[in-house]
Order: sequence, then C-alpha cells, then structure tokens
Amino acid sequence: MGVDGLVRTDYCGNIRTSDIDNEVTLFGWVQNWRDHGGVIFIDLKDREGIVQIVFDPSVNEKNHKQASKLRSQYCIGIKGRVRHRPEGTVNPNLKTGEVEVVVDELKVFSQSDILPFPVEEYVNVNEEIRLKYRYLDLRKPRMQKNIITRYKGAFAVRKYLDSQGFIDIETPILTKSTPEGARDFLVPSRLSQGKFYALPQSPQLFKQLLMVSGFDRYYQITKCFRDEDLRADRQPEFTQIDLEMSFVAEDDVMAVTEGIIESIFKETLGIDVKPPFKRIKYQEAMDRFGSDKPDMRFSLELKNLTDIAKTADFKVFNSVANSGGLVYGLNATGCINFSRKEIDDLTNLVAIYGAKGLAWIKVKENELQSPIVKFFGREQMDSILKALNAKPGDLLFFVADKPKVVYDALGALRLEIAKRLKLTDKNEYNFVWVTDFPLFEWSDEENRFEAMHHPFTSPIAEDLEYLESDPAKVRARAYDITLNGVEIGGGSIRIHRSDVQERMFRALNIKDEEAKAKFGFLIEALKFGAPPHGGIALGLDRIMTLILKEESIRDVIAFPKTQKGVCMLTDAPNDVDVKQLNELSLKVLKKKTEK
RNA sequence: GGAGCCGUAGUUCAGUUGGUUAGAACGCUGGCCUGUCACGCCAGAGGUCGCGAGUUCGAGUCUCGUCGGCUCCGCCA
Repeated sequence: MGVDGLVRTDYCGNIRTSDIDNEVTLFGWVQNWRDHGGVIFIDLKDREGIVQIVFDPSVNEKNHKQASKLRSQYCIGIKGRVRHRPEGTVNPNLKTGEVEVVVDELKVFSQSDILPFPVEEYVNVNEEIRLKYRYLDLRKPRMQKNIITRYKGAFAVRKYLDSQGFIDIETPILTKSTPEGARDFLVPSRLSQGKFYALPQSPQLFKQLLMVSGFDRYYQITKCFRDEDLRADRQPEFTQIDLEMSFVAEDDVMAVTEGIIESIFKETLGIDVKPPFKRIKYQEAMDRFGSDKPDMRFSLELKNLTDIAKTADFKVFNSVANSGGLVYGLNATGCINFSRKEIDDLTNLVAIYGAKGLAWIKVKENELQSPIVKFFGREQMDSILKALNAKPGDLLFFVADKPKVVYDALGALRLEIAKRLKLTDKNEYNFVWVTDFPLFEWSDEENRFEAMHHPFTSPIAEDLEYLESDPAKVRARAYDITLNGVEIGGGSIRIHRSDVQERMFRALNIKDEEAKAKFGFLIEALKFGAPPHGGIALGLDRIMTLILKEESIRDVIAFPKTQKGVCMLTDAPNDVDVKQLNELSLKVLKKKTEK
C-alpha cells in the first residue's frame, strides 16, 4: 500500500481545523516555497487545493536541509502533524489557511526541470505553449476545476438518464462513410484493401437501429468526429450527449432534455434553471433576431421594413425590396454618440456577411443626421421611425439585401451592439428552444435541396404532401436548444416509415440506387416494425464552456487540437512509415502545398 | 479557399521617426534571512528579436515571402 511506506490519509486541500493534532500523510506538488533561512514554508498542492507545510530546523535538521533543495513542481510526499497556525499568521485566502502541517518525514519522488512557463493562475501564458505542455497547464486550479466540473456534469447526465430508464449502449467508431453532411475522417482498412471506414459524425443511424431493436430509450456520451475547419467552439472530435426514444413526440424529447440540463446545472453550479424553457419558431427567430440561435438575454430586435422600402425613392432600398430581397432595421438604442470610426467598424462587420453597406440614421432632438435621410419623404421617414420606435438619442441601422445576408449581417450587428452596450450577463442562463425548422435548404453549390437537419428528420405531417411539389414549404419535426445564443443541441422526430424515407431521399435528389447503397440498411430496417422515435444530441463541450464561463471549447477539453487540427503535445497528425502505408496499399501523392 | 490580429530572454511584456552594447518584471543560479504565504535583501547568468529574402550606410522597427498560434467568413446533414 502507498509509496515508500507512506499511505495518503488526506488531500492537501481538505485539511481543516478539525484535523488539528492528527498525523497526516499528504502527496502533492511544490507550488511555492518560502525559505527564511530558518523555517521553510512550502505550499503543497494536489487536485483539492493547497496546504502550507512547515520545516523547522529545531524540529528536524535533516528534513530541513532536504527541504531547502525543494523547487517548484517537485513531487513529494510528507508525513506530519496538523496544528493551528500561530496567532496573526492565519491566511484567510486559503481554505486551509487556519492550519499548517509540521513535517516529520519527507520523501521526494520526482524533481522538476525548470518550467517552460509558470504554473500559476495569475500568469497568462500563450496558448501555443500551454498546449505543448498541456500536462503542466492542467495542473493549474482553473483547468483542474474545468475538467472536474466537466466530469460532474457528465455524471449528472448519467444519473438522470438512468433514473429515466435510459440504457447506455456503445456504437461503432469504425463505421461507414456517408458523404451527406460533414466531411468524414477516413480510416483505411487493411483487411479490405483500398476500402475505408469513416469515424462517426454522430451515432445517428445506429441509435435509430437500436430503436428498431426495441431498446426503447438509449443514450451515450460519446465522441463524434467531423473533418471541418475549427473554431473557438468547434473541435474535430467532440463529445455529444446522444439519446433516442421510441413512441414519443417532440414534447417528450424536450422534457427529457430539460431534465438533463436541469441536472447538469444543479450538479455543477448548484443553479435551478427551472424548465420548461421558452420556445420560438425558426421563422420568428430569424425575423426578430436574425439568427436561428437567438440570444434572448436582451431585446434589440430587428424590424422588417421591406414594405415601407418598396415605396421609398431610395433606390438601394426599393430595388432590393421589389426583387425578393429584404430591408430590415435595427435600433441601437441610445447609441447616438457612436463615432464615425465606430460606425465604420460596424460597416466592416456586416461586410463579412456579404452586406454591401450599412445605412444609418442618428435621431437627434429636432433633426435626423444621416447620409440617406434625403432620399425619403416625410411620411415614409415617419413610418420608419415609428416601426423602429426611434427616440432622440437612438442610432438606427439598415441593411437591404438577400434574406440570408440581411439576417446574418443584422444578427451579427445585434450581437456586437449588445456586447458594446454590455447587455449580456454571463450569470444569466437563457435557454430557448427553436422549432419548426424548414426541412430543406436550397444549396446553390449543389443546385439541389439539402436537408437542413439531416435526411432522417420527419416532416410535419400536414406538410408531407408538399414533399415533392414544394419542398421549401415543408417544415421539419426538428428542434434545437440554445443557451445564450449558442446552439447546444439539436434533434428531431425521425422518419420511421421506409416509404417516407425513400421519398425523402428522392426529394434530396438522391437516386434510389445511391440511397440503397448508402442507406439501404436503414431503409430495410424501417420495414421490420420500426417504432415511431426521436431524439436529440447535446454538445457537452459547449455546455461546459458556458457553465465554466470560458471563451473557448479548448479550455474544457483535456487535450484539444489547434486551429489546424494539430495536437501540440504529441505532434499528431504525423508522417507514417512506408511499411505501414504498404500494408494498407496506400501511397501519399505530392502534397497540395508542394509545388 | 478567404479576411484580420499576433510572434522580442524560460514566462509576461516594453522597445520612440530606421541609429551606440535590445530593456523591465517574474522565473532561474549563488549568497543572506526563524512566521512567510505572488516572503524579503544582495549578486549573477540568460537574446540568431519565428524563419528567409529585399530596401538602406544602418532593420527588432520598413517591404515581400514563409512557418506557427488565435479570431472570423466559407465549411460544420
């Protein structure tokens, strides 16, 4: 038991006045040391926190001498006696600040090289070097807290789902490539030369098959893989809380999801989030917030001015409004003092989303200041001001363009203005369900309709008749859950009839043979008594990022990858031996970057 | 595929209009110190200014390229 005759009795961070006079054995890392020539203080740290240990030459000279050699991040074990700190030396900043441990026995397990960066919370270190030495970065209390809280959240999910009769079932990691949707990570097969597995983008098809098998309620907290570009909230491998239920409708899945969220927040933050969460239909979310993941912690709503714009003399507006485009306005309440430069910055912001310009009006007490006001008649301008509820001191913005550009640009502008006005409270958790998504989305690139959610999503029954005649009109039985403007999950009621599934593939312009080759096993399975079913997948990483108030998903993942998908720690991905390639009948062609 | 920001000591940063030997703090090494807690005091070591070209009498500073990190657009059923 133990190490070198030492058996741990406590974690450093847990020593309290109740332990006074007890003999304790502690293991940990030297966080800091203060050598006064005589007495030496060491802050000994483990995952639970820090406790001060004391070496006194008058108590044990040999230990004291050895302790003078201790340096930052040495790994040691000690046996000693807990005592109250002398009067006037209590440290109220430490949970263990009333006590200290007088050391009787010291074992040095590992010395430490000079650190590549200070393992101290108060030093902001470049993320590149943090990731290279991630194991040291993870020693910091903030990262320990993040990883441990993540565990608590995941465990809360398991407890809750177990209590609701869900069964955790593993699904394959080596599976079939289905090029619909995200790009797959491919794994070459040695036994079937020239063929490839794909890593799952989600367990979607397998969990549907599990419903056909009668498991009724399935869940899994599992890795998913998507070979797409990374972002602050996107990693190539990420963790989903994935679940599926039979004999249910939207409300059932949403209720379970709310139960999960409630459990996570209770077990991690101790907060009651109080379901049911509010719901908004997709079209309304776009119309009011310019986003299908609206941050509803603040209002700053968009206003549709297209009808007014149709009759305006301002060509930029009326030509767009009369040719299928939209003209929307946004009242940046009280922002009249925005400088020319600030407005230019915001113009650059909307340009990212394709907006060709950003019209504005400053509403003063007795006049309007604006480059565009001269193009409007008195009545038109009055109706615009009225629509935007403009008051003196307000700054009004307008974008006229294709619907997607208008929504994206003003949606982003809305968020930026909220940020500048500090309208968002990180301690508020504002959950919103977004429902009634369109089933399809037109793809200019593919020149066909694509599934907005995925091709297994059930259409709303009353829209089923338009599946062939007017796909754009068909709504999906899909729902996303958002938190503070972040999509944290999405799901749907699935198609459980093979004939409907086949119609769906046809609507997506996927030929029968192709559908059979790619998804034949699903279509077939749906022919053997498939129950009505639906489910959802929640992004654990994103949820934890919000709970922990981090900016990046990387800070809640133990070993994340950089923006280029590189693991700074291991250097993956790396070159492999020609022998390995030969076994797979693979040959690397000239790399794209080499000319 | 595209846009922007960044790269100077182990770390975090400063470095003026292009001008002598590139600085500070922390850390590190040595010494002193018996109640500190981001201890204190003294001394010291530590730099190919990411890399490569170019402009210039002279480049950390300007230009171009390149590598790497970050943010965003596209992409992410």
